[in-house]
Amino acid sequence: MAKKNKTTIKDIANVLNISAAAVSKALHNDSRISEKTKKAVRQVAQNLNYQPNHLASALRSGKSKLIGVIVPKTNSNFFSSVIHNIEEGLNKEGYNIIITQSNESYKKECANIDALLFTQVDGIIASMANETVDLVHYEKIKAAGIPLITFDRGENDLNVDYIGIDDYNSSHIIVDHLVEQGCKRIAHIGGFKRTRIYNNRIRGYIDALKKHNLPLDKELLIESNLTKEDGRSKMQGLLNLENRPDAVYVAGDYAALGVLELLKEQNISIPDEIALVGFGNEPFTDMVSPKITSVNQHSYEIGRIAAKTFLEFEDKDQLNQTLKKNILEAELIVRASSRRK
Amino acid sequence: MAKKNKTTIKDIANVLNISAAAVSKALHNDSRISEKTKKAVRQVAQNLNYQPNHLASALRSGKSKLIGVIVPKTNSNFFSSVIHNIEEGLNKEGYNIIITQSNESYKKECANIDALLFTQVDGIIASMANETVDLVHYEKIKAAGIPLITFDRGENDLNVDYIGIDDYNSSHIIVDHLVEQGCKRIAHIGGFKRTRIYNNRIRGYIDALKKHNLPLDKELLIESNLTKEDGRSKMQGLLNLENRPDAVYVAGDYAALGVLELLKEQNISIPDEIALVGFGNEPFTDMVSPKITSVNQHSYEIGRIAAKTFLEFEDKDQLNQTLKKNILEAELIVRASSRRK
DNA sequence: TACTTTTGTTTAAACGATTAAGCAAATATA
DNA sequence: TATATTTGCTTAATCGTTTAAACAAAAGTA
Repeated sequence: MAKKNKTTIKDIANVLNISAAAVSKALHNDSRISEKTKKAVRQVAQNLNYQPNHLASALRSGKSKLIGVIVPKTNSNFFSSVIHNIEEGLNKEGYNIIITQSNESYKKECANIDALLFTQVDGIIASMANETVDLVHYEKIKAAGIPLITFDRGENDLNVDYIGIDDYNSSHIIVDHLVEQGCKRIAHIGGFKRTRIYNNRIRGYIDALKKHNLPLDKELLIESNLTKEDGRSKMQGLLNLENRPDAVYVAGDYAALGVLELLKEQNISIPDEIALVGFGNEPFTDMVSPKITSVNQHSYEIGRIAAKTFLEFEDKDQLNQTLKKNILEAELIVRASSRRK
Repeated sequence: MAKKNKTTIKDIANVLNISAAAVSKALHNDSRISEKTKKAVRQVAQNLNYQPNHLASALRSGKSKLIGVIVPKTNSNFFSSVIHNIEEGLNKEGYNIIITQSNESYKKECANIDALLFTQVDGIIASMANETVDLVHYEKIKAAGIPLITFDRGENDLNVDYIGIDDYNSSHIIVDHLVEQGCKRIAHIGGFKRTRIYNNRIRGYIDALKKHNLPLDKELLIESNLTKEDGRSKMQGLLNLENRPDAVYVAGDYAALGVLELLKEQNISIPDEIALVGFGNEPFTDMVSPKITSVNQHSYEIGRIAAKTFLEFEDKDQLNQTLKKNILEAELIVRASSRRK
């Protein structure tokens, strides 16, 4: 079998002895084409199994109807759910999405952006890698004149739309909850300070302690890459303190899992000796024992709003992006790991 | 800021007072273009920040350099890892991939195929949804004249390349292991019989029992959709039997997790009362307690081979797809949930 | 010197669809 | 009846790139 040569509007035109332009218009339901011709064209198109050549129309119109999505990783429930909802919002309007993962690597993120721009995507929706500090590659997107929308992990300096939960306030909700459970020495294993969302969680943690008149103990505030392994080792550090914490708020569920494992191995009772709160509401928080209290990040809403935000840009013919933040209220899912009462 | 008008080869040609064709050839390092001109063109291209218009070259050459990937879901470690390795193999050759997820839905899978064909992908690498039984939508891909490569969940009837592990033999390895641990009544919570891989696992289970002279008890062979919830409920069914099993081999890790939870809730000791084996080696199998014995599906190799298989087709100008199976040996990762000795 | 080959470029067509402009025929209006 | 408008189509240009064919100039060969 030789590689297929597909039917084009020209083929349809030949069959009906009309011009290709007429076929194109008929297929687009142009008012200046007679019903009779339209019907005939549609019939022949179906018979010949005509599939429009997207590259040609994209070239002509300057719109590829493709949206690039960049996430740190797809094998997290949060990101895969956001993607799903972005897709749903955009498919309806005839857009398809190209998913790429940075694997938390700055270099891969640059490569992804290059690849997406090369593919002539009409816009990019991105959440930044942990490694990412400088933004020149993101500036490329703005220079290309297509909309850039960030979510979860963004940067104010980019001056583009951002959708995410209120990380600062999330910390307040968590600390409020732990205080209510009777905790007095609350540790925080946080993410990298330079990443905006983790920085906000840290600030929230500090301010919430203040609010409750709890002293801020520098020993209890720890920076981590939030992997499971690092969660373990940072928790071990906390256990080595003379004055151990009675609660740990971990800024990521994977790290919280490492903490859980270590505490169980050392027969430290959760939540009575040490209460535990994670972040992200990954499915496994509900699978381990005890189940881990965590924060729901509203992946559904984030995906939906990201898609909507992009579509709003497409309606305008001026691209004038500014910093617009769409902050959602996070929801604390209280489970056994922190429920003392 | 108005939407950007990008530099084209024409712009470069104008600057240098040569033809666009010469620019194109210079950029492609054509032997008939002088070194002097090439150098000048490259310089100007850089100065003007020239980015080739992929749509135009794709239209002209008939190759989009885009590969579609269809997976049931991305939030499984197996699929996300396969995708990662497909990407790695194809990026090297200048291809980008479009990831789509079917969410195990037949309808979504059809929509995905339509979208990918519409986008003029040069090939499709797919793993089928659980719901999928008929194959007309996959025949569309073959009709479009582009290569189709299947992995993990394929169908012989499609007569295309397939890459996956040896499911039949995996069951043998698992049953061998359980027998060696002293288990005598081994239950199997399997997937849907109509899905090839699950069917193979069931056949392997039956034949392995025979090999060890163990009777096949119909009550111990159960069909499931392999979600965590269904794992629980099917396990409850097994516990209700007069003559309970002393081992359960579950064809999916999520369902195995449900089983684990239920057994723990009912204070049934694992592995002494009931040994447990899962399938897929999802990260959480190593996170729960006791850790779940599972099967590593070699996502790395599967992705790598899938990419390689596609690239081989691109070298030929005849597309002559036949059923070619690339079967990998699975690896059993023995953990606490089945280690009695 | 006269011819052939090589080199370096240009011209023009093509990929498939879209669309502004043009035009003839049919219909409506005065 | 004469003119204006509407209808239904065609022509031709266009999107940005690639590439076969053409061609002039330079270099090589006899």
